[in-house]
Amino acid sequence: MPINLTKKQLRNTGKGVESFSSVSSPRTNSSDRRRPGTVSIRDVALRAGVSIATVSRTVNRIPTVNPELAERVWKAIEEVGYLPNTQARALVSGRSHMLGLIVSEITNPFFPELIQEFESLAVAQGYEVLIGSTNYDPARTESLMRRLLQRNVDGVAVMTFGIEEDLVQKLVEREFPLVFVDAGPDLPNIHVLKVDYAEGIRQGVQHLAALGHRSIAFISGPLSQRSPKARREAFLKSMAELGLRVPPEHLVEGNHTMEGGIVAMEKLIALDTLPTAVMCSNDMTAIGALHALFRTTLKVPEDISVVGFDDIHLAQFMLPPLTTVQMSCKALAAAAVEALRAGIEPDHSKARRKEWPIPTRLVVRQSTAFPRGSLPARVSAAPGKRGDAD
Amino acid sequence: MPINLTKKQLRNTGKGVESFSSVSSPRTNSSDRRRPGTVSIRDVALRAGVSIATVSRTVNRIPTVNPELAERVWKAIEEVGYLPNTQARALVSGRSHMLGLIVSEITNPFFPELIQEFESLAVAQGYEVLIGSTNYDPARTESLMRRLLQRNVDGVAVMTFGIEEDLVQKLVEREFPLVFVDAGPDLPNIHVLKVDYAEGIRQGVQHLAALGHRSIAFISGPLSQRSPKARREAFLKSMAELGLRVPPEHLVEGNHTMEGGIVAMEKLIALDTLPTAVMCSNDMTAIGALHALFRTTLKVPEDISVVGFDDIHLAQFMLPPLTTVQMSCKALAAAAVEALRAGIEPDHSKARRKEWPIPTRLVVRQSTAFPRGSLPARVSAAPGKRGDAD
DNA sequence: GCCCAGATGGGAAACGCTTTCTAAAATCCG
DNA sequence: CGGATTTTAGAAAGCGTTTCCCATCTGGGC
Repeated sequence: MPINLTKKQLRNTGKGVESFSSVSSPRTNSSDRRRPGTVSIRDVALRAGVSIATVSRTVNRIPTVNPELAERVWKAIEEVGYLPNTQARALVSGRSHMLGLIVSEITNPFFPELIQEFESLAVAQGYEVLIGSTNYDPARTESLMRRLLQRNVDGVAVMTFGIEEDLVQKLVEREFPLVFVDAGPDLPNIHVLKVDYAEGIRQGVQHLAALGHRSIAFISGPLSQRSPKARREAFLKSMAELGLRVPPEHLVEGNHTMEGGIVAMEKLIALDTLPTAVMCSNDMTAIGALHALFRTTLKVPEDISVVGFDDIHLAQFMLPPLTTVQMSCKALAAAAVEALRAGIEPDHSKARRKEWPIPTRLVVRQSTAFPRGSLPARVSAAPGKRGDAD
Repeated sequence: MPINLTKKQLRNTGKGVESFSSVSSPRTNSSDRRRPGTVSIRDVALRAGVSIATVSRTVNRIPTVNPELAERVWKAIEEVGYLPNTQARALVSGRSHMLGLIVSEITNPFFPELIQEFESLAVAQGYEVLIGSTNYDPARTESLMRRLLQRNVDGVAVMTFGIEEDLVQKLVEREFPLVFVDAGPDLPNIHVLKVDYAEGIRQGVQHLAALGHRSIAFISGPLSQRSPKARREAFLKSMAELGLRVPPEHLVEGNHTMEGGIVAMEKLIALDTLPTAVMCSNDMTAIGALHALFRTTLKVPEDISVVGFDDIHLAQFMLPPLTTVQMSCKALAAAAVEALRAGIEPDHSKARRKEWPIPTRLVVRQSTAFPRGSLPARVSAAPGKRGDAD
């Protein structure tokens, strides 16, 4: 064992390690087929004249190392430019410190905002994030999930809908930490972010009603998915609470994209009884609706009010600035990261919580106003040409 | 060493393993602190009654395995639900099959489009992507780079600007595959995507000039960065070619965000000599400019023409649809992935190329038109109140 | 002076895989 | 039919860490 000997010798030189300071290149180490320039814990150990165990302990700040020794090790680390290899760490510790984040559509501006929040929180906790966009394709979701598992992520936040049940089943058996939005099986280590659609949407409906609107349409998202359905339900419930009728032609299905919003709005415009206000299942839809309206002679908000959902950054820059229901992506991201940590780190404080409420609230901007022909205080009873549909 | 013995025994059971086939749960294996439900190559080997080496060879499709045996192994893999552990693979092979992608701002819609392209190409080649957004902060860039290195990514595409030179230097020593946009050191394994700003921007300027514009302003990006500077240079050059003067007050600096575009446009609006057309360094800036104009009585394109750069998806949905210079993010992503592969996979075909041209071209939509008071065929000499400033 | 704790650091196993080396079986050839 | 050659599969050596266990050293109490 010549290496061993060398090490012993090195150690016995004690403090005389400085004599090696002139050795500038760390690549003069043992191994063969390693990528050149890679520095391993062994190089540090050699340089500092200690064992790799000590280096490891120093790096992980385990208190049983002599401070003096530790300092020598840190110096050596600095000198050789050592970066611990995360893969090896993951292999031995069983934890990769990577989280998966699955979103439905990265090109929908809501998600980059969410991703950014999620990522910065995760990084602050020492996690890396693997991002996947499913584009609403269940097959993609599944292959994505498989890839994430193979990469040994410590947990996955599924910020989308329509995941295969049996895949979940498999993961559940492993007690694999998962986070869903809106709904998920009630099983150990499955956390659910419960978005309070009802509250925000009720605020929206009541805001419109208070302005004098009675005929309010709703452009939904793809109804094959849970969250869009939940949003529509919330709308219908709020309308019913106020005793407002929603004729079926005022419920049109979009697809949460701008194009979908345009098409849906055009359908509404073509109706005989144009609603005086439109609520949309998300902001992109609302933006599409604004565009469709802009191409006609109808003015927003004078002729028709529009309300969005999400409160993406873009919303406030619309013309007019969009009144919308805010679903804080900060809150969403924070809850997701916390929930995953709870599942991953055994002694994490909030480990027992299973459901995480996400509040929503209306943000009033300038895309909503009194319907034409009615004023707020003095309710002029005369219905305009597209007045009260009740 | 009782543990050691146990292991040896397990291994020595050798071929007599078929007797274990009835053991249905894969979690009855040796290890202690492994996450429950994790299946390793050893479980497959036990199940199939072969050595782990054979399983490995089967999985990697190495042709020296007896087809009959291979089939048995595949069956066992299926039965126990084996997924190779990527970390372990990476550790031994030295290649992680992960790529880093650094963008400047994930909330700028151009980048999600780019990310999506990049990711799908990378995945098709068997790579995972780690995404990082720098938000124009060099410190963030550096820590991001460090994180990526620690994760052992096989290469990084830096689709942003302002990376620390000395960090690059360190990587270059390792012959670490890197891709930059516009400019980068001419060193082995550093690839550069050369965007042909000149062509697209010239087309834009000539389009405006052909319509009769003589007074064209330019809203740039942050001039501390290379790419925005390059775009501005290209604009100035194209103007000079046509003999058109650009007064300094017609060159205003934005920051590649919508807010920046609004502020910049407001500066232009406040001028005595309003330009008849504005070119913008990117689409978000142009969108901001449109918004600023919309708040005034000025009409686009009747009173002022606006041209963007990037051709993000949103551009065609603007009101009016935005005339813009297209920089194909498909081309950008494809070149980046190819370049990285060239640096990573020794026998990759295009390994020798160092610079990758990215074409740009004008896409004419409806935000550009004749300047007020001038018509294309019959040039009415009478200048309007904000006519030709030349 | 001796024995026993209590620190503290090193040796070595283990994580799951790839790959080389080696040995056994199968094939060929004279 | 025996020896040489070719398949083919297993054993084992890592990859870069962490961590358990044990050895050494120090100091204190008798």
